[in-house]
Amino acid sequence: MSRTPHHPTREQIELPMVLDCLSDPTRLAIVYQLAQQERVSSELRCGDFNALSGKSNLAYHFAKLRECGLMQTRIVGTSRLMRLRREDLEARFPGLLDAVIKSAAKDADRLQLMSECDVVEVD
Amino acid sequence: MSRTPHHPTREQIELPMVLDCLSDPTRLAIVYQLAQQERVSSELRCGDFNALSGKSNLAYHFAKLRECGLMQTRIVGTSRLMRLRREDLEARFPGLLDAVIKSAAKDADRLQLMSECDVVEVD
DNA sequence: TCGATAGTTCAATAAACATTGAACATAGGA
DNA sequence: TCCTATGTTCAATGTTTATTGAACTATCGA
Repeated sequence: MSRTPHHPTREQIELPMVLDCLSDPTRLAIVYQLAQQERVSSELRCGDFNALSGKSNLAYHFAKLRECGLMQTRIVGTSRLMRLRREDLEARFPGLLDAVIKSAAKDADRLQLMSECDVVEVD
Repeated sequence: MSRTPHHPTREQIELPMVLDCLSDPTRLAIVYQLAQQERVSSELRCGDFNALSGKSNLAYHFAKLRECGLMQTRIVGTSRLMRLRREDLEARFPGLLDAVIKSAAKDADRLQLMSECDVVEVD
C-alpha cells in the first residue's frame, strides 16, 4: 500500500477522462455527495459511501476519481479523507463541475444519489 | 433502414448517458464541430466528419449521439443533416453543454478536434 | 500484543465498448 | 434503368469496464 495515492497535477487533468468518470452513476453519486458536503466540512471518509456499493467496488471507483483528477485523498490514521479538487477543476474547465452537479441535483430522483441522512457525521 | 432514426424525448435525456457520450474523443470532436458550425448553418452532413474516422465507425458514434439525445438527424435526399439539440439540453441540464464545449475549446490542441478548414462548406 | 476497524489489491467473471470491413439500403443523376 | 454517392447494419475482433469475494496492509485502542 503506497503511502500517498497518486494524483495528477492540475495540467494533467484531461476532459475526456473527467467526463468518463462522471458518467458512471456510482461515481456521480460520490462526487455529488462530496459537493453537498462542501458546505459543511469539504471532506468525507470512504466509509461514508458504504450505502452506494461494496467496499472493494468503492475502492475501485475512488481510484478512478483520483486518477482523473476529480478528487484528492488524504490519509489520516486508518481513514482516508476525500475532497473534490474544485479549484483545479475550475481552473481547467470553468463552470463544468458546477453544471454537472446542478444537473445531478435536478435529476436527484432519477439518479440513485444517497439521501442526505445516509451520510452520518462523526462528532 | 428506418425512415426516421429514433430520438429520445427531452424528458428521456439522461445525464450519465450524455456524459458518457461526451467522454469519447471522437464523439466530443463531432459535438464540438457541430457547435462551431452553429454560427453558420447549425447543420452538418455525416460526410463532413470523414476526417475523424471510417464511415461505419462514424455511423456507430452518430447512433450513440442520437440515442443519448445530444443530436438530431434529419434525412434529406441521400444525406443526413445533423444538429445539436441545444434547446433540449439547455432545458434539461442548464449550462452543461456550453461548459463542455468551452472546455474542449480550451484544450483544442490536446483533443484531436478537426481544424476549421477540414469542414468544407457546400455552396 | 491481540483484535477490531478501515481500505486496498488481486484474480476472476461477465458485460459493454470501439473498431474494422463487407454487405446492404436509399436516393439522385446520366 | 443502371451507376454512383451517402450512410447504415451486421458480424467478428480485441479491449476496457464494473462487480464480486478473498486475501492483504496498516492503524488504533484495549
